[in-house]
Amino acid sequence: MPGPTDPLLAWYASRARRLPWREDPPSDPDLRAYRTLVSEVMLQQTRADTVIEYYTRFLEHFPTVEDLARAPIEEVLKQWAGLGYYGRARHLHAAARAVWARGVFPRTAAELVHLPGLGPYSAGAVASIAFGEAVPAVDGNVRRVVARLTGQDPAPSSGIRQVEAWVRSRIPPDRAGAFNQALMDLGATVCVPRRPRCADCPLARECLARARGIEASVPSSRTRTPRPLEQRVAVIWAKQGAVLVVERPGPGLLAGTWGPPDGPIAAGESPEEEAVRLLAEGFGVRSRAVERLGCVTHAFTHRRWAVDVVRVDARGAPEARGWTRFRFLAPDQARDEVALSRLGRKVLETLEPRRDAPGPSARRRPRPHGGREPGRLT
DNA sequence: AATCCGGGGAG
DNA sequence: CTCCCAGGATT
Repeated sequence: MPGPTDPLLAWYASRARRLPWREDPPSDPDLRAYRTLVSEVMLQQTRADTVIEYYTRFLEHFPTVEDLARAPIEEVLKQWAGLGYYGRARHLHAAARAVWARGVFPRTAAELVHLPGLGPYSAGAVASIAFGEAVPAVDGNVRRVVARLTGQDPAPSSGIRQVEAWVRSRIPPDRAGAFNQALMDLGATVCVPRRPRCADCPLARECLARARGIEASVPSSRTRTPRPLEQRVAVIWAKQGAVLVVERPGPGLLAGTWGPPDGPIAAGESPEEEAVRLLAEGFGVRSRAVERLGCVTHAFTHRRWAVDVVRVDARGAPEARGWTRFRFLAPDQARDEVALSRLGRKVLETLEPRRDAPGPSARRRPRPHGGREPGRLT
């Protein structure tokens, strides 16, 4: 007798997203698990479209769990640079080392969840996709899909458990991986947060939220706390075409990534004054502000930064004080040789605007206190 | 239970 | 622009 979720698997068979980590799963279970692990950690808090290029490049650099385990963390962060949540890269690296030391991949979700960086979702995803274990993998998509199917708004904490129980009771024992991925794909492409496309949904007939006309308002959205805007300054110190970039110390924001040095602007201070002070206190270097190159904004989870970029002139050799390491690199080199954060990239782009960027109006916004045209290296 | 971690897409 | 999305670790 057909189960109520058969239409879902039928839909998935024809409408599954084509994603690199789904192509040609290797017959070696450990290699299969490794690829799944990399993709699932990258997919935490990150959309599939964004992950694709990172995943492909990452596997070219680290084709096996051994390659990743033996690599220095700096190489791993370089491949991760721009993807965000850099703690994930450290955890993934540590997980690879744990698996490598162990000699074989943990085969069950109950064991996988003890690897660094793997929680209930990721452990369930790897176990079901790579090993076929019949366990739930409840991410934000699945949570939303099940909430609508059942017409129940999941509570913030206990809600996940109920969704997991629902999935567990319906998961086909021999199709666990496809079932979990089908739920996720449905949430990503059809059962989307706002204005779900119920006309395209294979489960619309059994959807209770749909029956009650509340599909657009379930699950309820959490109230978000506004993110404070912090004023900061970044310093461009160029010597013969090479720009000072520093490694941001951890733990904390952007730990382990690189970029031109930056710091807060104290109330009442100007970006130029703070830039000079930053070089003096952070690197023991006397400098003078030459020009303001622009202002870049960057949003984190709990705060936003407005970073004024100031080019300075200085002589002599810096000494790293508050920062762990520094180098002088041309912007192109910085992109290739260190883990340049997205913020660091934006700051460097005030110096060398992209040639293929749209017109001047769509680019850098000099904003409120007046900016200037981008400068050139001397 | 609350807070800390980036970045990007849709509207 | 503004809103909105999406797991795990830590305390």
